[in-house]
Amino acid sequence: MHASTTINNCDSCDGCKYNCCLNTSNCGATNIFNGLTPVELHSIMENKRQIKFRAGETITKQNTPLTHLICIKSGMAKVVAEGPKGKNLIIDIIKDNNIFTGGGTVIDDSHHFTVAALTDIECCFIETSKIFTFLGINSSFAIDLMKLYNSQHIKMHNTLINLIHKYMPGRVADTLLYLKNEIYDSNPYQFILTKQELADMSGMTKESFIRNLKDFEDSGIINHSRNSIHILKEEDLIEISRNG
Amino acid sequence: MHASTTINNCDSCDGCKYNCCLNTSNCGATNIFNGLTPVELHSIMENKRQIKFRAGETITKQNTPLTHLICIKSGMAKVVAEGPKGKNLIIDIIKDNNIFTGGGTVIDDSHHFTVAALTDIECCFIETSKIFTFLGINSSFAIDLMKLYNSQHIKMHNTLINLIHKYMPGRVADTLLYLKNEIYDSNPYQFILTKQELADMSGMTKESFIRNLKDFEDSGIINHSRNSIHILKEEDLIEISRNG
DNA sequence: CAATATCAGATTGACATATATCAATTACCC
DNA sequence: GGGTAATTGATATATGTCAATCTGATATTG
Repeated sequence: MHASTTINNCDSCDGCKYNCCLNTSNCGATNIFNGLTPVELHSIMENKRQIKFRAGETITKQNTPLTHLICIKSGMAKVVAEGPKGKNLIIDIIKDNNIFTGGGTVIDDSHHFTVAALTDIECCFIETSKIFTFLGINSSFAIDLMKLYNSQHIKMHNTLINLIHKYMPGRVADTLLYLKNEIYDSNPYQFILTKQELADMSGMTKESFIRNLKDFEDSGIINHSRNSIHILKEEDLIEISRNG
Repeated sequence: MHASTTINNCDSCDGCKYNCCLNTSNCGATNIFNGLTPVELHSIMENKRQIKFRAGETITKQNTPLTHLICIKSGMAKVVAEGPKGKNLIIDIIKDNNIFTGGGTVIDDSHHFTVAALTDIECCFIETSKIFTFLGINSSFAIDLMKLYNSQHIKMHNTLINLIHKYMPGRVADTLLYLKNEIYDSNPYQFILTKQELADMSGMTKESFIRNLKDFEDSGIINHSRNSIHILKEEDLIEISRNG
């Protein structure tokens, strides 16, 4: 069903089978699997699939049926809203130990984005139908899932609102700060994304993104090279982000 | 606490007390109160407040604490994301029999938008703390609430993505079709919104909105006057919306 | 009751700015 | 050394801004 390179149901070992999903979290929300009883957990996990993708592969494609929830065990992926005429908007980067749900899981069973691997990825596919079974039985599980949806909603919503309300410098500043704070957690940081992808995160063309980077460099706010960014005046960048 | 004109706890009559909220729905999701037992329903509704607002009044203000869920009994309101520098983006219009929740209710207890009355409005304020009480007890209620969140999320998400991906003519087409199909359900339709508000729904200035309207009029796609729109070639408008 | 004043919103035009597009180079990695 | 991504410059397009005028609703006056 999905472009997969390896299917590896490590059935021999319960630890291996559950651990990766039990370690996942997202946006500060509790791990949704914590509220499950051992029996429920086993039922949900027993036929999950552990799948490897190579960098560049599509993990889920926009508008296809949403049948599985995805836990990322290792690697990094981009969440893309594909527009008409080939415009791509990257609305999120997901990493190790993130859970990804479409957002409309309960309602329309349809992927609203394409998720594509940026690095080689190991992840688990868990059937949403299994999950629904326990929503009606275990309400603390239902609440945790609701919290996960809520936090993903808020995060994405803020991203989109920022993209709409801000001019290019503000959007570039947001992208640079997001990478530093949320993804790489260091300064300077090396990134694996292309400038085209950074531009897609900022809702502009790569040429415009590069020109804005250059302006920041000329103002002494950052240093940058092909694949690294050094934020020199973070306060200034935050101010630019704030002013939009 | 909120700018209210009248507080009217019609305590004498249970029908009056519950009916308006029991009739609410949203985006096709089930009414969340249907899954409650009579006792639970009574507990949630017994100290709800029925409040009237006049056209123009602010019902909830962005960034204030989110403590209540709002059911609209009669009237129409706009949901606005306020940006820096006075830019306003109207992301939704809510009407009679709609439930409005912030979206981040479970997580950060904070209003992410301003809601303002477009007409005189009668609505109910229901404490979210009351609602949470029953999430852990009644899982069918929890599922219904999750569905409501999901459908609101998807709707808003599609709106924002459209705003980002499309050029002005596509956005204007979306607004005209949305008003016809979702709000007024007639063609031609009379609207109470100003051109500024229509522009705020389309993510552009009023001047740009008017110029686009005129282009549509010149192409014979619509007729319009001060406060009415007649869509003459709906297929063309849909095509413009689709092409972005 | 008609004539007029008033005011907010609607419209138009000229212009400024933000952003995209296209066509070269140039730099870097295998 | 060949290919992909990065960069730069020149230009086109999309959209916003500002100022002026127009329109229609309501209020005011005689």
